[in-house]
Parts: sequence; structure tokens; C-alpha cells
Amino acid sequence: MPELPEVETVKRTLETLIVGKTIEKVTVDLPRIIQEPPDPALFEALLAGRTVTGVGRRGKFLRIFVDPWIIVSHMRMEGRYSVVRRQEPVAKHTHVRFHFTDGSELRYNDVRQFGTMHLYRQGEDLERPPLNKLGPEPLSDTFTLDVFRQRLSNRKTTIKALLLNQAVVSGLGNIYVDEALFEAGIHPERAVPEVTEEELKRLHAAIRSTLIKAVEAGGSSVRSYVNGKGEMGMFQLQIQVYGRKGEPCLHCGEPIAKTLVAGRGTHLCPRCQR
DNA sequence: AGTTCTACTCGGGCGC
DNA sequence: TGCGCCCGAGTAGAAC
Repeated sequence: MPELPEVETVKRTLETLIVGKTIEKVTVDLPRIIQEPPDPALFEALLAGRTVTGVGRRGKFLRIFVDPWIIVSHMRMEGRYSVVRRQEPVAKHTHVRFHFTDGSELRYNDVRQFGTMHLYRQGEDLERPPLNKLGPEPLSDTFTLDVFRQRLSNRKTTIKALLLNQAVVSGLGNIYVDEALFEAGIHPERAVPEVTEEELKRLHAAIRSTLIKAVEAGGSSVRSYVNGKGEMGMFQLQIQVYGRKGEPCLHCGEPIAKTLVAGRGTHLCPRCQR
């Protein structure tokens, strides 16, 4: 389930694998993946003959620069990219293939078929869905404590629901929200107006430190996630609460609890998080 | 009118 | 073997 650290890792991996390659043609086998333009055949046609010039990321979205276009790709839970030789058998659940002139292919595989791709002219993508409403990048200098405080003001929902809202902060998903809240010692169901200034500071720092450590580890492979080279991330070895239901809290020994918050499975230490 | 909640998408994996 | 249910990111549309 790619969140910011996983998408950042895919971005860095793909950068080394596809920049400079020219697309000979594109094959879309599952039209629903292509959200923009409405006709997948146009998506195929517009990219033919174009060269990949870069790979970027915004929140959980991958941005593949193919002059003069940009592909905005979301992998949802199980989407994966791989770069293989043309002769390689096409794996089940492969939905989009970018055939390069050098004989290699970029393949998008997605068991759940939830992933999306939007094609825009470069420079337009940040002003259109799905990127136009995204909140600040938590690892950029723009994500200051003041900005974070402002984003939380006048909100009445739970702190977990708010952190999952991509319009508030972009890139956090279920794993890293649970991890950051544990790190900050805050209960996921706490109402936002009840979060103290001291806790806000801890949470702001925890979000950044958790994400930085996860990026350094190449993301978490808790489900099926692999980077563009098929390699697993290593952050799952540093995870403190996510998926550890019943196991002892690494701080106090209390068994980790699993509940439902904001419609998501939620892991927490009932003693350390208040 | 802005915020929050609910339903929806999908198929592998699991329990019965 | 087979059926029904669960999971979950993001969002459209409903509800508040």
C-alpha cells in the first residue's frame, strides 16, 4: 500500500531505469485505469514517440514526465511498476505497458485495479484533479508548525481522520498515521480541538521523523509493495504499532490494540497514547 | 456553505 | 469446493 515513502522509493528507482528512454507505443489493457483523457486510445496516441525526461512525486502520486506531457499515476493499494525486457512474459494483472524503442518495457500491474492515471500537459497537472486539492508536502520546508496548526484549526473530527485527509497533509496513509500518532503519544480518536500545543509540536515532529526514516529504509513492505526493481522496503522492521495487534508495546509492554477509527483498522498502545 | 460521513470500486484471502 | 465477507485510497455525492 504505497504511501509517501513507498512512492518516493518507486520514483527514485524508476528515475534510474526510464529517464532518457523513448516510448515507441503504449498498450492499455484495462481502460478504467486511464482517467484522463477519457479515451484510452488517445492516451496511447499522445505518448507514442515521446521521451521520458524525469520522474517526480506529489503526495502519493507518481509524476512521470514525458515531454510535453505528464502522467500522474496513483498506485492505490497494490499497484506496481516494473521495467523488463520485451520478451518477458506478461504477468497476470498487467494493465498498462509502455514499450520503449530500446526493447524494454515499463509495466503497470495492479491486482485490485484501483490505480489511476491522468495525462496532462506539463504545468497543468498541479491545477487539475487529482493533484489540485492536495495539502502541503510533509517533508518540504513549507510544512512548518504554523502551517500544520493552521490546517488543523476549526476542524472537529478525530486527529486520525484529519491526518488521512490528503487536503490537510499529503502523503500519509494508514501505516504512517498510526506510527506518527504512536510516536507522538496521541490517541487516534482524540478530537482535533482537544490536541494541545505541546502535542501538536510532537505530532508535527513525529510525522516528519517517521516519514524520513521510512524513506531512508526504502519504504515498508507490509503487503505486496516492491519498488520498481522488485525489491522490498525495509521500514516494516522499524514499525512500532501497525500490524502488531496483541504484541507488546515497545515502550511499555502493554499489548497493542486494534480498533476501527475513521473507517480504518487502527493500531495503538492504550497506555502510551492518550 | 463548509465539513463530515457513506457508499463505491476490486479480487485475493479467509472463515465457515 | 464454494459461498460470502473483509480489506482499503480516494472521492463523489449524501447527510449533517
